[in-house]
Amino acid sequence: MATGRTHRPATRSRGIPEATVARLPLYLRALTALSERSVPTVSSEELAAAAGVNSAKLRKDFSYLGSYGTRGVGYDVEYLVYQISRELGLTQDWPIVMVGIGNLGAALANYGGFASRGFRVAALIDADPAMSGKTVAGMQVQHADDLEKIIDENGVSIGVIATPAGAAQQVCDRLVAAGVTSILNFAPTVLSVPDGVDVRKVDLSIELQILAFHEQRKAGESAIEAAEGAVGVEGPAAKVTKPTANDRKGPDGDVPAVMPA
Amino acid sequence: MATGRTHRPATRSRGIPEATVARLPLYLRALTALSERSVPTVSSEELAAAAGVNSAKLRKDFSYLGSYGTRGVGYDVEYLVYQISRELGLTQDWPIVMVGIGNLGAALANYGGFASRGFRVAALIDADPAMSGKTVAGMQVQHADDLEKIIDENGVSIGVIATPAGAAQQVCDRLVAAGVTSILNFAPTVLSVPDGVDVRKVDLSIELQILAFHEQRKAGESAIEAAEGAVGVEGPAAKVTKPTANDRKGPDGDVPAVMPA
DNA sequence: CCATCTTTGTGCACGCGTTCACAAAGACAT
DNA sequence: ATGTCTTTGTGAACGCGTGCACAAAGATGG
Repeated sequence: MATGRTHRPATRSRGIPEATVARLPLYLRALTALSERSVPTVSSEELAAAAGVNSAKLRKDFSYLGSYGTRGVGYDVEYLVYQISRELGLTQDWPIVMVGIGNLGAALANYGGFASRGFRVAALIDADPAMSGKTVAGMQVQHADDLEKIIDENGVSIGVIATPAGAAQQVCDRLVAAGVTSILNFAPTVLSVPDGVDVRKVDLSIELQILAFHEQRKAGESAIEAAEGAVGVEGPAAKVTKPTANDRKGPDGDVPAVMPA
Repeated sequence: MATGRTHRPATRSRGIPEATVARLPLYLRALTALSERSVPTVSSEELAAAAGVNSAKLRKDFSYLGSYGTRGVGYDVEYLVYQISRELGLTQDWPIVMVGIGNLGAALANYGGFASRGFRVAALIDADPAMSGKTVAGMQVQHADDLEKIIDENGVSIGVIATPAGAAQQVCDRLVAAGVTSILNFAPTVLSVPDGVDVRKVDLSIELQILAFHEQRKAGESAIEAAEGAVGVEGPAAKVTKPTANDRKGPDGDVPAVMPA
């Protein structure tokens, strides 16, 4: 296995736990809202409520950054906004490229949440020649042929992939080869990247499936004896015509143990 | 007769860890791809590689579902597809409503990943009267006034919120009041919901900020690394270097104690 | 200056998730 | 049938994240 172990190595050499890093943007958003309302200070309790977390967790998170609070008073909002922004690296400008300007890509390009915080869409890239030159979100879409040049000229280190699944790995490889070291992947596929490259993925379908699981569980609790798998899915499910229930006792709706040959 | 498969459900199906549930869709996708290529069986090692996880983790995940593998052979692809689909509740139809048909909402409506797995977009809803009646993704957008009626008539229990942040909580409240018990939130805000309602959030801005953090760290470390010697970079084959990230002490002398008045 | 009150920062314990390592189970060849 | 080989399923150890509970720190009032 040459390219085997490529998952995020949990590089936590700088003491801040990954879970904390993931919450910092949440705190930052709540703090920004307070700042816009000119609130001078905020207690861990108030801020935690605004961010939807436990106050002890919030205090511990902040403790990784340093002692920025004042006992008996709370945290200075402006100061904390600055500290978190700096810690997250948002005090600098991050040019990003977006590859794959389909429905989703175009929506992302129009999404204001990017530009609002240090991120700047440097280029929109698509492989379809018909897209080249079209204007999306006020920018001209460029052809994928120029990907390497665009990344180099703009000093891009963060790429967003919104292509179909089939093209994602190829695009990813080119991005990485061109110098991109962080990738936000919207394509429903697992990307493999070399060490040192971070990948985060956003998968709409997966989120829905997780919700469906819990939804089913909730439904099953109220009506245990309700219908089982009504009509099956394709293929194998249809084969399960006769239960021939072996053992598998399933008070909660467990099903036939029909192992296809 | 009996094929001698006397597997015991040692663990209750209730007890599936959340982390495992979150990975099931990943396995399902990999298995579906194998199924389409008519691959009959797959080992935990192969499937784990395809899903981008550790093989031991995959086996443990599957063990929560039951003993569906055959030692010495692996897992029957079709059978496993069915079992995971059933566990996730994808063998039934899930009507969903999408509220907020802006750029993002429209893109989501067009996204094929929903319909592909048991999810059916029952209605597109927007508060803007100018949107009502417009056709998006082959459906007519309906006005928010009819939200409760739509949910009731279609038996919707899953809602997707893609409104601006300011409207999200209000929409959420109405969805919940109308009977929705699972919400996928794309609005950059913290939703508060009563017990029994599941909320998952997808926040594009947050994902980018997390990437920026790691990106900044990489940029800062490469400078230190150059002067100090390789740290954290994976060695050739043997573990020559001893991580022991215990002795990290303040190389963080860059904290300007500028407390704004 | 002292007492009191508020809120932070954190030591500690606990539970969950991950990973290792191996015995058990079954396929397959002889 | 017996032995060998492959792969699963899982016990156990470990590390991370979370939340409790409290001492320390500083503000505030008298």
